[in-house]
Amino acid sequence: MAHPEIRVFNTMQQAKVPLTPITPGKIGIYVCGPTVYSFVHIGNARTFTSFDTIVRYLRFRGLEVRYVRNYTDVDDKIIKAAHENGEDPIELAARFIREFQADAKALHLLEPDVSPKVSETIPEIIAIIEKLIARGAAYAAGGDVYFEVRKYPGYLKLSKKHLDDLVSGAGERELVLEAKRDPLDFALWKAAKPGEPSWDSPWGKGRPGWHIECSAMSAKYLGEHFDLHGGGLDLIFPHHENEIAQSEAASGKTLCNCWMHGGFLDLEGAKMSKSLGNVVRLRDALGQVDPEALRYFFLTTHYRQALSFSDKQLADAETRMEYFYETLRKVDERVTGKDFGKGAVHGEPEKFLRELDEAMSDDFNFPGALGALSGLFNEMNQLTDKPPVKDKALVGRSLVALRDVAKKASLALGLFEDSPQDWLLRRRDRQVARLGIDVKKVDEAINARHAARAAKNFEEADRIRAELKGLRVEIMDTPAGTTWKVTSELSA
RNA sequence: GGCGGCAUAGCCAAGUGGUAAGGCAAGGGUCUGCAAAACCCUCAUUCCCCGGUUCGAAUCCGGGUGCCGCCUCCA
Repeated sequence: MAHPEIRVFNTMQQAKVPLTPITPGKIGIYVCGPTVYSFVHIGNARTFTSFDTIVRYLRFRGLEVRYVRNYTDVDDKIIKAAHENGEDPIELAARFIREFQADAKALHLLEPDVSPKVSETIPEIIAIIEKLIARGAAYAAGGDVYFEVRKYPGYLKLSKKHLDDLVSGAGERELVLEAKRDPLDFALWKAAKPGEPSWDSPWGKGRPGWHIECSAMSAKYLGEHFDLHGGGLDLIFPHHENEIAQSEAASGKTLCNCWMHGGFLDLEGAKMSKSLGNVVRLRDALGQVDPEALRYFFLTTHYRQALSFSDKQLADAETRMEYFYETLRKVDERVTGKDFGKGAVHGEPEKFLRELDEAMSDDFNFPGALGALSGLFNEMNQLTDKPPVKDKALVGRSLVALRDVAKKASLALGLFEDSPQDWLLRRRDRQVARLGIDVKKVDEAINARHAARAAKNFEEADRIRAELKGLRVEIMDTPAGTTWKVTSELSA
């Protein structure tokens, strides 16, 4: 299958550019991971899901992707949080790394190929800082080391800001630090204070500043020049700007070919952030909604666009996932263990994959890809319920082909990773638990209704149906017997 | 103040010059003893407003209005 060219929006150029791997067939991507001082929130989850999907799609395209996502486990906020509850900072960080991994697993995020930690990259960090000092880009001052912003000509090329605006716009910010030559210079290395984690260095005991760790870790695992670098919008300045300055001043090379930034997840119209306190933890969300429904919800909006967290849209997402899984279940039932022989198939199953591919190749158009899924699943349902052709073998072959396409789409998007049966039952269990439905009573009622129907007592059968409906239980008579589901909470 | 983004149906959301994808909701129909599910049909002469360019604009240009973000820790 001939694929369309992949084009990616590059923040540096503020335009979509063709993705041309530095090494043909391979992609190195670095995504700024969490600072592990507490549980991640659903805004973090959205960004990580976006890049997770991007990595999956690139692999779907046959590219060999090396995916690096770090843990920032040495940081002011970690130290502060640790002091507040009398915990060792490194241990607190390790604890929240484990929590993050549990959340990531629950959300079906891919394990990155490398997940480096700052605490395990100290020698490399020191080496870069030494190099920067040797090159005259940085200077040591009383146990601290600072990057000298005005000596690096490319500073602010990513964020399109201007040095003088930064100074005048600084407001109440404490820009002036005696040791700095310029208020805008930023710390590469901070002299140790009592009670802080610290490491020996040529400048005495201390720890890395924010930013430098990413320069060191990306260079260590992807080299000094790699393909893609991702993170949330808010990292453009200062984090990525400073990363570029450090890395490029040290190596003399372009850090990465393309800078990608994910949009925010808003909560009631306002940006969600830990510092504002208006956060929904990923863990709590996962307790309420199916992980793939959450993922589907994330994918309903383009990754660079703002997304508003909404219960209504989340419920829609789950409804939609139910449709997908119900369809897959039906198709599996029809097709599993059967041989339909070889030959032609109805329609053009690959068309939907091509549509998905076209959408995703154009700067990872998630909603466009979801649109392709609609056609695919509609076709599957048509063939199972209202086949437009009589030839049963032909229908069977077509369903197999469509299911194959769905599997490939699943690989590219990270959806439908469960078995349909499991997913549907798990969803029902979750709803049953939430609503406190008595499953035994439901079964008894269904049996009673069955008896009434057998006796053609439809009045009684309908009464039972209505009674269950009042409990948000919907009865479904199928050729295979009577099953039931919980009705949607919003439409109930 | 500097920089950037967004405004498309009741709701969500693609689409960046060629005559408005998709989803949810809603209404009608097929199927069903009745339902559910599924399928079919309907649902924006119009894309925040005002000008302009063009044979042609939701898409480009100019000017407004509104919302949001970054410039300070933040995905």
